[in-house]
Amino acid sequence: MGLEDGAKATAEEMLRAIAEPNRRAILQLVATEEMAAGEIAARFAVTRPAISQHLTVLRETGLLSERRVGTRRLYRARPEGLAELRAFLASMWPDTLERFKAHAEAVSQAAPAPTALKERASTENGGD
Amino acid sequence: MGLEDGAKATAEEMLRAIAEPNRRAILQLVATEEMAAGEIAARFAVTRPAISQHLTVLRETGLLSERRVGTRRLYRARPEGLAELRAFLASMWPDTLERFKAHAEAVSQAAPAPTALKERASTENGGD
DNA sequence: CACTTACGTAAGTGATTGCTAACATCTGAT
DNA sequence: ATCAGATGTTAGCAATCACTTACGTAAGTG
Repeated sequence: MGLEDGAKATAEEMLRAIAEPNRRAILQLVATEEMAAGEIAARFAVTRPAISQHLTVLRETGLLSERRVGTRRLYRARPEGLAELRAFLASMWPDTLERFKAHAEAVSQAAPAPTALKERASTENGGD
Repeated sequence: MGLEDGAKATAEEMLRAIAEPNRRAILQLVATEEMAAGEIAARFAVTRPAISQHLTVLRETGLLSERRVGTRRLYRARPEGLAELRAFLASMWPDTLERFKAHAEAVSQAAPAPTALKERASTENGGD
């Protein structure tokens, strides 16, 4: 109805996918080892079809890979998808923290020591 | 309603917040400098109340900070919230995935795993 | 072939979401 | 106090979501 989205929104689908608690739990469950759909569903309170739909969502967003063996379908987290997601977040906010610190320095030069800039390692982790 | 710098928002709320395209756009808009609510709304196709609600969501999740001056409310992205979100993602998927990826590439030929990766042999599988 | 196992798919439902329009609140100036 | 500007808040609605039940599909076994 409104304007068009413009973005194909692969990143958006990923974000919406991991915004679901059950889907995040699934991702963690198959993070290091592949697991059959039924076995995954057995560890949740919801029914198997619900898990199946979650698996479909995760697979279509590239966060999960599927492998068929016999009548089973083995799922496993796809590191590439997760890396893509983190890359998107990193590109969205390149170094906002650093810029904020620079800005804070600029406006706080009213009272504190004017001795250059001081290290501010007490903030939250700045890694990654 | 008291609202100070108290990030009591869960990671899920943050994820759901940034899953919204308009909210992500707002975050990018006020990433480096603060902006009034009306001015933010003026850059979107939706109405001001809609933007106001988005601002409330972002503020309550700790992704945005508010500052009142006169009749205006100036918003700005909160780097601490963004860092918290990225820290959550990092903790959710440790480097295990990257190591697994490298491992998968290594064994994609034929070489067996140097480390025992098979431990959870719940259902029988033709370990081929 | 029938029968079972394992899984996806379709249809329907209650809850949530994002939006708009109208109303309320707060601030500063006349 | 009265007015005007800027913003938050409420009520209501269409769309989406996550879930369940029932059915369909595919692979293995007798």
